[in-house]
Amino acid sequence: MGKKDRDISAAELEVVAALWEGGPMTVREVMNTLHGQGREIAYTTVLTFLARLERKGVVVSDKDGVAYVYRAVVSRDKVTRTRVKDIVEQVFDGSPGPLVLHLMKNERFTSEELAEMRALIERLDERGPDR
Amino acid sequence: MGKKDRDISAAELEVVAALWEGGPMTVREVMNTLHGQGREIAYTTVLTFLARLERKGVVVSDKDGVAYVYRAVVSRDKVTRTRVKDIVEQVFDGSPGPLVLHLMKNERFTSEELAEMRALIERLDERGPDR
DNA sequence: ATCAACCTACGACAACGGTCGTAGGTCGTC
DNA sequence: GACGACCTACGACCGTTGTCGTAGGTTGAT
Repeated sequence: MGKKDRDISAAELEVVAALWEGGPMTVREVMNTLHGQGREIAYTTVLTFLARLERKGVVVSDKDGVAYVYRAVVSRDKVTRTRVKDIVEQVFDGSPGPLVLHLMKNERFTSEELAEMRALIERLDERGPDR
Repeated sequence: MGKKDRDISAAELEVVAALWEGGPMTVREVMNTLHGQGREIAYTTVLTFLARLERKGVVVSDKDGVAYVYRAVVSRDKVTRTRVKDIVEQVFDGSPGPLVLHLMKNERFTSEELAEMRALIERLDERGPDR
């Protein structure tokens, strides 16, 4: 294994995200979830994505009566980490510091988020920059 | 205009990054730059990417004697912002706060970076969370 | 029995992405 | 004036992505 979850495409990600959110679901349920999010997509398209995701080892399916129920087996957090790592590689030359600074300079945060950031910085500071 | 720079592919990004780094260059110079980074790539492949980037409006070329010199016309910062925005949409549901927290929890930073973060948080705090 | 409503399987297809090869010019040097 | 070293133009190829359509099986209700 290694870069198995890296090649989840954008559209496939929407599908597996529905499973992360709503738990194991049939094709139709996934489709309805996406429709509820304003995402127009045909039944068979969802089916195709789920099949491809299964081939990639991202989801598994169990037959329940007539239909298959799909379940994510790769965690959202794992995929998130891979995605973030990729972008850090691509546009920040591999070091995450500049990305954090970039975000702080360009984005807005709630005071709760700011408080948490401050707390995290304190802890990181105590522990020291390395290791 | 709008999402013009969004569709720079990963491999194309390497090429335009060479131009951001080293300034205007010929195809051969770009190729040599990439080779210097350990990136094996054929001359014509670089040529293809530059042609595609030009079609996308990311670079322009001027004939200088025998060869064309390519120059980036979309700034690194612009592309960076778009990329970051995309990933925030895709895996953090559109809000940048969780991404910052994610990075702080999962990554290491130099003390310079930490200092700058602290300074930025102070300023954001004073200004308040909203615009 | 038959009909509508489901379900899966399979395949199609166009656009994009990554990668070159080849053909055909130009130009400095022997 | 032929050769090697460049340069561009053009097109090819194969895998992936996004998007379905159609064919064919099950099943509950009429």
